[in-house]
Amino acid sequence: MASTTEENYLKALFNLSNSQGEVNLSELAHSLQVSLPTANSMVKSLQKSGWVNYEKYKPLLLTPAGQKEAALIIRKHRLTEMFLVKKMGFGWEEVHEIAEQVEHIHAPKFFQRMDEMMGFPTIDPHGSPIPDKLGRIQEIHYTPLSSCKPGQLVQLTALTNSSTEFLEFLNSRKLALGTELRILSREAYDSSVVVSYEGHMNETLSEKVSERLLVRALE
Amino acid sequence: MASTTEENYLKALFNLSNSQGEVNLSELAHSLQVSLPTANSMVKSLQKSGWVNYEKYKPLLLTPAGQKEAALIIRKHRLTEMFLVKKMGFGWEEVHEIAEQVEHIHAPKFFQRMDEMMGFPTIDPHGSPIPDKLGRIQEIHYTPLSSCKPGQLVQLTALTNSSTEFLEFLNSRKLALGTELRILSREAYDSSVVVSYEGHMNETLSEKVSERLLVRALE
DNA sequence: CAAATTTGTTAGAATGATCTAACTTGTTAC
DNA sequence: GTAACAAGTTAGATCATTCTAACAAATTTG
Ligand SMILES: [Mn+2]
Ligand SMILES: [Mn+2]
Ligand SMILES: [Mn+2]
Ligand SMILES: [Mn+2]
Repeated sequence: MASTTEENYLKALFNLSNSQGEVNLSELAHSLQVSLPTANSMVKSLQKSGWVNYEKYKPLLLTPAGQKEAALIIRKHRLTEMFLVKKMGFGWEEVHEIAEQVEHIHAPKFFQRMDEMMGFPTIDPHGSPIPDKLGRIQEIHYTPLSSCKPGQLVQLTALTNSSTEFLEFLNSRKLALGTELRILSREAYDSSVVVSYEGHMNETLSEKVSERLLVRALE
Repeated sequence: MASTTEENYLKALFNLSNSQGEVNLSELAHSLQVSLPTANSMVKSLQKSGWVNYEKYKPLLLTPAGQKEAALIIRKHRLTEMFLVKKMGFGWEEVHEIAEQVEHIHAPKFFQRMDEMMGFPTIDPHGSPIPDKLGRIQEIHYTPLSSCKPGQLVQLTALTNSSTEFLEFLNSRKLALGTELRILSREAYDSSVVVSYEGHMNETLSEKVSERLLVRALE
């Protein structure tokens, strides 16, 4: 059984993997805030457990077993975040840190009950999909707000970044998942986008913000 | 900050301490299922952190700081158990193992919300008191059923043992906290007690059982 | 009280997770 | 295509947590 440390490595590998499923050691080390040799030695040990394919100087690859293991931890993380928001009244900006700890609890019944109480949700409070019990993830392809056309009506459905600071920024502008946005214009110079939505007639969103907002076209 | 391991040692020391607050190393080692040298070395390290008073060959003593630390972990444990029963529908026999893990989560807001959602309970699902936010425990003195007199009407209010097996035994007899029991007789030979309660006219409880049931006299 | 038993201690080792320093391999930029 | 730089590896150490084996102190028992 994976230790808490190993589980955090698996999760990081999963989240960092590119289209070919590859991860660089430095990205892994940076993401977990450990030194390169630390990450290197842990990767070797994950290989011994059959979760990572590792060859000297080559990019890291999760094995299918490693992918499943990671997805099941991410499942616990996202179920927890949703439970904290839907059943315990937390804000979406408060739940990640707590879920980071709760995800390591070994108690299938606990997460099963959360799931049941919420009616088996498929997305977390930030719009990310919740892997199923077998570790399968439904891939969703949303459009970044930054690549939408003026005039379009869209609905905010997910985020590419869920840092507390970003979520607090969205709170301050009353932007939440489900908010319907009309794209009024786009500034060519700095790629900022002007939108209107309930209670906000002329809100300017910087490129940094609009590329982190994933939307679904409504019209 | 205490590690999970240290927290479990503090909790064990707290729970094992006798009327003078003393604990023997062997009891500690046995209770945590570690060897004597392991417990010995951990106790020395807890002393360095200021949580234990330790002198060679003397019984162990928690310092006031250690007592508070322990009580606050026990608070998280018992709040969690109550939350699992009251808000998530678990049986009292299912919650200890989960709480044993959840108690180590560092997220004051999380336990604060549990507390609020339950209306600030003062006992856990097994009748044990929940320490307050300052680590103070309200001492309650209940009577074991084994020392009650025939004829008495009493109410089951707590347990001295909360093992899954014992709780499942109580479930099988439909005995729960709050159950009112009439003591019909007591067998001098083996100290067993015969009681009646809703749906059970003549239930014989062995000494082993009746000394683990804590009651409050109703008449 | 002395022997037997229980309880506690020390020494020495292993494992997991981490670090810094030094080195090697791979990649990028003239 | 070499020099500079980035990325990855190895060596060697530390700290936490655990163990077994050997020994010492304290307690119980006849
Ligand atoms: Mn999260
Ligand atoms: Mn985590
Ligand atoms: Mn418990
Ligand atoms: Mn615990």
